[in-house]
Order: sequence, then C-alpha cells, then structure tokens
Amino acid sequence: MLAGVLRIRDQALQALLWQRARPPHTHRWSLPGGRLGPGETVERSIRRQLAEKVDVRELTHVEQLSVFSAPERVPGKRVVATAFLGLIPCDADPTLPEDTAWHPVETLPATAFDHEEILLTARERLRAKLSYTNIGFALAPPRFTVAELRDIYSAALGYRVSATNLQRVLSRRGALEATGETVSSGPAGGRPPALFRFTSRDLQITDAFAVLRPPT
Amino acid sequence: MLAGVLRIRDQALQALLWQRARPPHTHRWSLPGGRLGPGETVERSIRRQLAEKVDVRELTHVEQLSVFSAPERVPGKRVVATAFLGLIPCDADPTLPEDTAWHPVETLPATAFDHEEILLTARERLRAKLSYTNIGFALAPPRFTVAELRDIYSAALGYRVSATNLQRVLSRRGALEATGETVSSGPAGGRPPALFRFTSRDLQITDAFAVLRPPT
DNA sequence: CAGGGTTTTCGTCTTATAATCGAAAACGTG
DNA sequence: CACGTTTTCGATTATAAGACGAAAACCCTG
Repeated sequence: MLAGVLRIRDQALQALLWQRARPPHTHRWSLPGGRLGPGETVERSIRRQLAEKVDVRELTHVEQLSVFSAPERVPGKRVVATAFLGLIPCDADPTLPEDTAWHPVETLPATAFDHEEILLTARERLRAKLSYTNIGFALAPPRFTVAELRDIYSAALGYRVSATNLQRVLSRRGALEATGETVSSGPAGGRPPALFRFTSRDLQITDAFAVLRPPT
Repeated sequence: MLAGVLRIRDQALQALLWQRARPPHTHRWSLPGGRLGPGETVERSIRRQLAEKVDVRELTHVEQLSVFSAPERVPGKRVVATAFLGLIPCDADPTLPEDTAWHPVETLPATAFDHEEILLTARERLRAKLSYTNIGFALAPPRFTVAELRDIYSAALGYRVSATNLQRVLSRRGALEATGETVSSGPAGGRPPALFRFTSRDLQITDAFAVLRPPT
C-alpha cells in the first residue's frame, strides 16, 4: 500500500516523498506506505501508515487510485501495491521526519520503482475530479478568497483559470458559499475580498456532468 | 480478485454469477475470480480467470473497480479482493459451465460475501462512464441501429433515453459513425434504419466534460 | 482629502452543448 | 395507392460555461 499525498504550496502541486536509506534504490525517493494490518480496511490502514511513519494526520481526502501489479515493478520479488490519492489543505503544515520532504510534481527527483507513474496517476485523478466534483475543499483552507482559490486551482490544473468563472461555476453547483466576512485588501490596495468556504467537506459529484439524463 | 461481468440482454443489465457448491455460503451466488499468478498483472490475471473458469473470452472492456477490504467480508479469514468491471457485447453468447448463469442486476439472487455491493459498484461505474466516455462500444454489437443502441443505453442506465439525443450526442463527440448500410424495416413497416458503429473500440473520455478549461 | 491605481465583484453578452419538438423521408400493408 | 409506422433530420428551446467590461471598494500619493 502506497499513498500519493498531494498539496498546493508556492503556486505548485507538491508530493510527499521520503528518501530511501537502504537498497534497493538507495537515495531515491519513495512514496510513503506500509502493510495492511489485521482488522482494518485499506483506507484506514493507509491513514494509519501516514500518521505513524510521516506524522501526517491532516488528510482531508483519501481515495483509492489503482492497483499496480507489473511483475517486475519491484525487482526481484513480487509486490502488488494498492495506491491511494491523499490530499491535505494548503494551510496544514505537518512536521515531517528528517528523510521526508515535499517535491513539486513538475520537477520530481529520481524516484524509486514505479512511484513516478503512481504520482502522475494521482495528479490526473485530482485534475479530473476538480472538473466534476467539489474536491477543491480538500486542498483549500477552511476560508479563502476567490483569488486564493483561483491560485489553488491553477496550480493543481497546471494552467491559469479565471477567478470569475471559477466563482460562478462552483457557486452555481452549490459547492461554494460566502461567509459574509471580508479581509482587508493587500499593500497595493484594491477592493477588500470576501471570504468563501465550501458548503461540504465530503466529496460530491456534480449532477450536471451526467449527460443523457432521464426525461423530465 | 473478482470480476463483475456485465452485459445487456432482454432489455436488462445482467451479471455473470456462479453458484457455490461448498461452504461458506453454499448455494449462494458468487462473482467469478481467482488468485494472481506469477508474472502477470492483475488485468491479465482476471482475463485468464474468466477464460479458464467460466470460458468467457469476449471481454470488450476490463477495468479496475476497487479494492474491497472490510475485515469480515469473508467470515473467519482475511481476504482482500481486487474487483474488476468487465463488459461483453450483447451479441456474444459464451457457453457457460453448469453452475454459472446470468442474472439481472435488478433482481439478484442471494449473493455470497459482499458480492452484491461489488456488483452495484460495477453498475454505478458503468452508468457514470456511459455519460462521459464512448464505453457503449463494449456493450453494443459491431454494427447496430440507433433504436438498438437506445435500448442498450436504456437498459444499462435504468431509464428510457431519447434515440434522437443519443444519436446526436454520440455523433457530435465523434464516437459514432454511419456505416452507409441499412437494414430492412420490421414487420410493422417503417423507414429502414441505418447501421452505425463506434469509431473506436478503445475507451475515450469526452473532453467536453472537463470544465474550467484553459483560456483560449 | 481629492485623484489615480488596484483588486474584486457582478451583470451582460456570447458560445457551446444538450433536450425538445415536429416535419419529412422511406418503408410495409391492406 | 392511401395509411400507419419507424426512422431521420432540421429547427427551436434550455442550460451551463466562457469572455468581457463596468462598477464597487479599497490604498497610496501628492
């Protein structure tokens, strides 16, 4: 079991990796993970691994990605990995162990085994779900301005999105709501932005993406 | 490893099940499956299991569904299952073993373990993908009329869809093309329908379902 | 404290795609 | 050959997203 844990920081999508101290693939960077224990589901187990091994407890979303089973993905012995996508909000800052660090997915260091492929799969899953779910709640802080949310979406998707459209699309879907609060404007002045929040912290799929609807 | 194999027949979505002869859950119906062999991926393995155990070789689509890992899903011992969605076209008619049969997903018999949950997950996956992919190719025969395709989609989705919209939506996406042939009209007369086919037999995702597009 | 620059916000317009409707085409049957 | 039937296709309507610009609300400078 492995987890591709992603977050947004410094306008970039980052992944959590630890550097291997022992063979095989010494010094290369690995995804955190571990073995399934008795009496737990794989979802509970991967959360436990992340809490115990890299002290990450802020996961706002965890979902299964895929089973990776290429025969020689780990040279020498047969290892089948159940991979997960994990997300933590950009305001969370877990204290990481020495050998662990965040790396931008755009500029990954040398990774062990097929962990780069797993991370790219995780990124694609995240990007797809940003389109048709409210999964942004898992990346954003509890409250945020539209400009901050635009930066989060832009970094995750890899291209600039329009703050206007983002606001309107998410509001229309009922995913976003205004808190009524505003924050003071920045050093350059400008109208003070309003604070928003996601209406739900559970994954919800937009029904508008279902085409071929039942007749009314 | 287990497979929820689905097809359309008699205007209904059917699942392939075999009746258990031995405990636990004797006489209840199970999904086909088996153990991963050395040197094969889980996808190759599940295709091999289906070919060897229930003689099904007509799979037009196979994809991972989910890992099912509830601790007591198999009473007594720990069994983690990687579940798959498999599809076969409605014109295929594999010869099944004695203890194996098709059952409408709407009226499932008593199933073993969590296999009903797995089948419902498979059905939801299929229904979702009918909306935003060309996955209909895996259920339909090589060539078909629009009315036949409407019946296939209606049975899979669980509600009547409009033949007009189905034709236009799939054509607009470039998923459907006319063969130029027509078939003679039925006993009640009527204009002889044209034959269509899917342009691709590989899964393709509609780009139109991606919202928050990059700026032009 | 007035004016200019800045950022946010919101309404309007345009575009894209799907749903609905109805007429015309093309066949069998009596 | 008129009639019912089914398919096909164009026209219209509905819905949602993208683009654009004006107005709002702030800061800073002179």
